[in-house]
Amino acid sequence: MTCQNNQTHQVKSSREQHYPLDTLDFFAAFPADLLKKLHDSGRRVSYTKGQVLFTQDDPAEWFYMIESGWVKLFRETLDGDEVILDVLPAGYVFGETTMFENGAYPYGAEIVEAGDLTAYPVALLADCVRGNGDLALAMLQHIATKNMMKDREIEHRTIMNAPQRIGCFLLRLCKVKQTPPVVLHLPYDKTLIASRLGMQPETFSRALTRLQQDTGIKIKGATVEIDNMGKLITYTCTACSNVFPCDNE
Amino acid sequence: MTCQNNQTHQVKSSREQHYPLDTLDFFAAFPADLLKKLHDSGRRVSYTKGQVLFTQDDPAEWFYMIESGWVKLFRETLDGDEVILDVLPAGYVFGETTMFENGAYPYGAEIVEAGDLTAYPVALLADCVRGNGDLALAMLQHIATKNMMKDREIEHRTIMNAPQRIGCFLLRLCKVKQTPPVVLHLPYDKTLIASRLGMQPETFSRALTRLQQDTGIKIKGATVEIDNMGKLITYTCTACSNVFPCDNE
DNA sequence: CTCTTGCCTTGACCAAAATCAACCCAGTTT
DNA sequence: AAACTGGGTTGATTTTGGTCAAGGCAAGAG
Repeated sequence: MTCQNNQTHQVKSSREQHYPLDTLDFFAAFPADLLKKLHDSGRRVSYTKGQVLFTQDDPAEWFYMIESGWVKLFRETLDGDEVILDVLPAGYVFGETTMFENGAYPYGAEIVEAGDLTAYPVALLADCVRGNGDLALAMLQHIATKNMMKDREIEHRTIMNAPQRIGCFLLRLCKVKQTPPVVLHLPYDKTLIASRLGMQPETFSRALTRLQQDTGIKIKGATVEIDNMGKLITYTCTACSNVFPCDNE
Repeated sequence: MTCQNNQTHQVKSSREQHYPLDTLDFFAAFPADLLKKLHDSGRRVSYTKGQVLFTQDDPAEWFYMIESGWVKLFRETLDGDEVILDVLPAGYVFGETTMFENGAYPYGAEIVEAGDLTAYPVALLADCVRGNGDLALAMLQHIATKNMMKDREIEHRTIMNAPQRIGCFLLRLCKVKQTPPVVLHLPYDKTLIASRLGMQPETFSRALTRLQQDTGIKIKGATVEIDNMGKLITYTCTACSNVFPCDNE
């Protein structure tokens, strides 16, 4: 939901790819000198599972690029429940819009699969965006895209039931043009997927069983085999205003 | 969730307020000549309840300013269910970010309480934003704020139960500094509020009864009386990562 | 190789919300 | 005044998901 990468696409600019940030459409709009400056100010650090980078409302000094591993963005209610807003893989950035968010993180961030992150100063990015109209426009495009994703997320959490939300999650793991049978494996713990989809682990487990019965997909451990994409799509996307492939990735 | 107005605040700029758009922080950043041009291109039209302005994925030629009445933004799933993203009062705009959303509306819009809207061409706004860095920055601020609202909306729809969502809705109707007893009345039909909060009308009705029992608020028709704000706040905001007043308005 | 641990599943039960149906009630219409 | 209408409530029931408790299973530790 946050920052779209394009690892599978060509970098838009004609410039050769030199920096990790280059893999992002947004940073492809950067002139070479600014990108170098930004890159040089980055600090790459390895993290282990469970480490908390920051919590909601912390003053936002850094934004992060995920080099490897997985990061969850979450909120915690006063009575201790957690809501996961998104779980991000390598190639995504987060915290990059905090200069427009009162300088504080609107969510907490925690490493859910060990990996490396590079931290860049928000202030530097803010200077770049404020000083360069093209960058501001690129960022507008970037945030507007995130916005549409969030609209979709609101829709999902409002009308899709548990099996459908799982089906939608699986479909978004599929590359757009794959011929059946599609085999994929779950990218992180089922408990985490459950929370990402706004349900309890037990509900996830049962809903997954239900999804197998109803759509003929096969699940063994973390491996999923989809023989009949159409059946899965019909089952899940009828409860959504968009239909697969819903231009996610 | 969409466009924050500041009818209750002073317009930020030193310029006298001449145009409806002036009431918005975002448009306060406009230089006088551009604002006049935009204003001159607007078309004000009266609408009756139930009129549909556009539906999701329609090409977006206009954005709208609500002069009076109420407008709902919604999506419709393939099997005919409706999800309301937001219901907006006078002073708000919508469709103003479509130049960054593939030129199409990411939601439908329907008049839910009769009133006047002024339509302005998206292309003109797009030109302004592309040609003026300050406007781009103002729009970034504007979109980022909408983004945070959507994060909150996701949180609400994920962990709050029905009475709490209603409590939250009521609290957001309260001006920040009101001394009890606070009396307010529901701004539009209960059925619509129910849908806005992602629940059925029957559930809304029962949850409202429940909310009265649990927090001591009194409801007669569309009139709500809150004697004990603290009790209502405790009841609803414990299921949220923010606490009233959660800097909404 | 056994023990522990974390993750996942399953069962029994409960709570919340949706559904279906009937009815109420105030404001219009006829 | 009687009938109609739309919005709202209420009751009965079903469905869905949450909760609590127990157990399974595989990977890693000792």
